[in-house]
Formats: sequence, C-alpha cells, structure tokens
Amino acid sequence: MNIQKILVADDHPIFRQGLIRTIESHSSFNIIAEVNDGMQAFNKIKELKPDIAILDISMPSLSGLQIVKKVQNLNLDVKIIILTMYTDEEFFSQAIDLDIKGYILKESTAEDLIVALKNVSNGGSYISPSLTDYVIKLGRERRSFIKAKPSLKNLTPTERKILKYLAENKTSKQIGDDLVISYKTVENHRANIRDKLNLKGLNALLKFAIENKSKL
Amino acid sequence: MNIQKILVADDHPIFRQGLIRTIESHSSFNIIAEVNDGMQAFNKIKELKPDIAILDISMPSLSGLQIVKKVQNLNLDVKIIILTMYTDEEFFSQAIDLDIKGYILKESTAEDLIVALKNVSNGGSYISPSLTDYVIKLGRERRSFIKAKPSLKNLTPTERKILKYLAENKTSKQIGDDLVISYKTVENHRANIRDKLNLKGLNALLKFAIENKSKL
DNA sequence: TTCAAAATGGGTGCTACTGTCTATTTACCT
DNA sequence: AGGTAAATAGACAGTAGCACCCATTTTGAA
Repeated sequence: MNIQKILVADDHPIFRQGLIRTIESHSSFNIIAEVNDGMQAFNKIKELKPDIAILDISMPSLSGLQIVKKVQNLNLDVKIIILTMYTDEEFFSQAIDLDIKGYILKESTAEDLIVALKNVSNGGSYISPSLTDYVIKLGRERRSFIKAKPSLKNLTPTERKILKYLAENKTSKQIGDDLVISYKTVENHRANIRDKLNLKGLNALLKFAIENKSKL
Repeated sequence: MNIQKILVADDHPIFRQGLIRTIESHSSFNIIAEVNDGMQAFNKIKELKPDIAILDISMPSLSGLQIVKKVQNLNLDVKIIILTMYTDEEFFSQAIDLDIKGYILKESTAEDLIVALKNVSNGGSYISPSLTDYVIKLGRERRSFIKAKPSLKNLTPTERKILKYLAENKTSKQIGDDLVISYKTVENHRANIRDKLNLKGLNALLKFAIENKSKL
C-alpha cells in the first residue's frame, strides 16, 4: 500500500491541529493540504486529488455534504470521511445516501480516527460506535421497504418555505399575508406537512419546525 | 514570571490533542494534567492546584461552569479559561457573573489561545473577538441598571418545571395531570412566565421553551 | 396530450392557548 | 407577627391551530 495522501478540512484551527498531529504520527499517511472552509476544500480536492478527504460537516461557504455532492458529480476518485460534532440522524442518513465511507464524531479518540483512516484506505468503511443505533435502524427501514422515515426530503419546496415561517412563530394569517396567498392555503399546506411527517396534535408541527429549522 | 502550570479539561480527545500541542509549543506553559470529564477536572484542580485551568463548558458529569462554582466555593486560587463551541449569550453571561477571566471559542486560532493564556497568566483577561457584541451589550445593560434582560434566572423552580413540560409539547391539561394540579394553575404559570420573559402572542412561549430546553 | 402532483381557496366544528381579571393558601424572611 | 413571593384555582371572551371535508387551477413529466 502506498502512502495515502490526505486532505483535512475543518474551520476550527485548534481541532485541525489535533487532527494533523494524530494523522502525521502514522507513517502511512501524509497530509497534503489543510483548509478551513468548504470552497477551498473543493478546489484543493480538484487540484491535488488526495486519496482521502476528511471533511467537517459545518464549514463556511460549503458544507461537507455539499462538497461530497460536487466531488461525486465530477467523478473524482476520492474517499470521504465525514467529521461532525453532532449525533444527528438526519445528517447521518444523508451521508449514507451519498455513499460516504467514514462517518466519525469529533468526540472520537485518536485511535478511532486512525482505525477509520486505515479501514477507508483499504476500501472499507468506519462509523463511530455511538452511531450504531442509527445504522441498525436505517438498515431495518430500508430492508423492509417501508420508507417509514418521516423526512424533510418528502416535502415540496413550498411546504419547506411554510416550515421556515412556522419556525419563526408566524400565524397562518401572517404567512398568508407575507406570501400573498390565502391563509386557508397555508393551513392546507400545514395539514399536508403534518400528514407527511406523521405529526399529530396541537403544536406538534411548530415544535418540529423549530427543532429542524437549521435543516430547511 | 514562573512557568505556568496548566490543566486542560475537554472530552474530545482530538481537540484536546490540538490544545496540548499548541500550549506546549510555548516554553512558558507546562501542562500538568489533562482530563476528559468534569469530576476528574475538579479533583485534579484540588489536588494539583494549577495556575490556569482550561475548561470545556459541555463535559460529562460536571459542566465547566459547575466546576468554577465548586472551585470558587473552596477559595482555590485558580485562573479559569472557559472554552466553548457556541456563541451563546446565556452561557457567556453566566461566565461573566462567575468572574471568569478568559472565554474563548473553539473556532479560535492557536495564536488567540496563546494570547488568552498570556493575558490571563498576567492577571488580565481575554474574550474571543466574536463575543464583543455581547460584552458591549452586557456592559450597557448593567450600567443602565435596567436588568432588561429577560432571563431564565428570574423564573421560580415551578415555572422552570412547567417550561420543561412545555418543551415536550404537552398541553396545560396534560401537565396538570402529570403534576396533579389544576390545568388552570398551569395556565397561570404560563401567563407568569410569559410576563417575566416578555413573550407576547400565540405560541411564543412554546417557541421559547423548545429553543431553551437545554438550559432548563 | 394526458395524467399526477402541487398549489391554490374554502367550510365547519372543536380544542388549546392567550389576555385580563380575582382570590386563597403556603412558605419563608425580617 | 407581619409582609412578600409563590403556588394554587377559577371566570370569561377572543383567537389560532387542528381534523375532517371539498373543489379548482397550475405545472411538469411520461
């Protein structure tokens, strides 16, 4: 196995320092670039063609997952490891959909990171142990073809827009005024969203909107 | 100036690695302990009496701010630098109340961290530049004696409890049943909370409860 | 072009929250 | 002992969201 060329993208300098030290202490890996935002990451990947790119999910200008989409569109042969703070099922599910090989949490140890790098460089995969619940859950859902997962993906653009307004705690009437449509139309959208997301009862929709507004 | 003894407490091993590397590259600082949870941090501070303790806010078993309170109760002469992911005004305000000298964000650069350490070790203070808005705001509020800040601190224990239930999207009736009190009482608490927090309009309270549930 | 999904607008009854009151009982502090 | 804050309970009117229905128009893909 050749020495693996690694690109590291993370907007937290001190954490990035930790990553680099950890990785460079192993002779089989060589860091060829470190960047602190998404656009830089994408450009460097195009230019330097690393074997593995370690990407933070939340970065300025382009998120880790957006980078992956752009890289895959260009058919570049780069293995991706996603790094994230959060044990967020939605992000995780998206990452799996994008066929990402490594998904590790920032709370992982240096040893875990190295294991992940070795697995991925050998064509395997690595997912942080704390996420195994999600793995099992996703596997079950997809095997049973239920598509029971109530997800934002199923919503239409207009429904998403309504959700954004809801997260700001606007009433149907206010939203109707803002969008220049009838408040009844807004309430119909609300009903459809509740239906798709399987939300029942008063204010369950508002709760969902607030808790998920960062993903809209 | 003697060499400063530093304790580092953070539950993310890779980030901790970055911290340590950064700090040890300067000869005026010596790391005497690194720990990954709050109780360990407190015990090591008691035992080793470092000059400066760098504490993550969110850690298992004891948060950074809780550690500070316990340390101050013992009258230990340890300078504290708080590290955090979030630009959260509530935490920041609490930290200032606790007379913490350093408050820096994890997105800071290695240079910023060193500046913070030097300032604090010389009896000064350091606050991440992104937080200057808060600094100014807090200063203004306290100078003008308004206490206009609608804060969770003003709430009674029962009101806090009600907020927790609200964040779970329970109705007044459900909450009343759970606590074995009349639903009218619950609605009175709601009204009082809205009043104290200056929340107006339908669902503004629910929105607040959901957005602040982590602090309850 | 034809068909389906999405967006638009509406009706009706019910329930929960809001705003604005009053009032009583505890509990704690001076 | 007296006073204050907190917790308890209630009345009453107004508004918004929800859960059912319904129909029409616009849009886009097969």
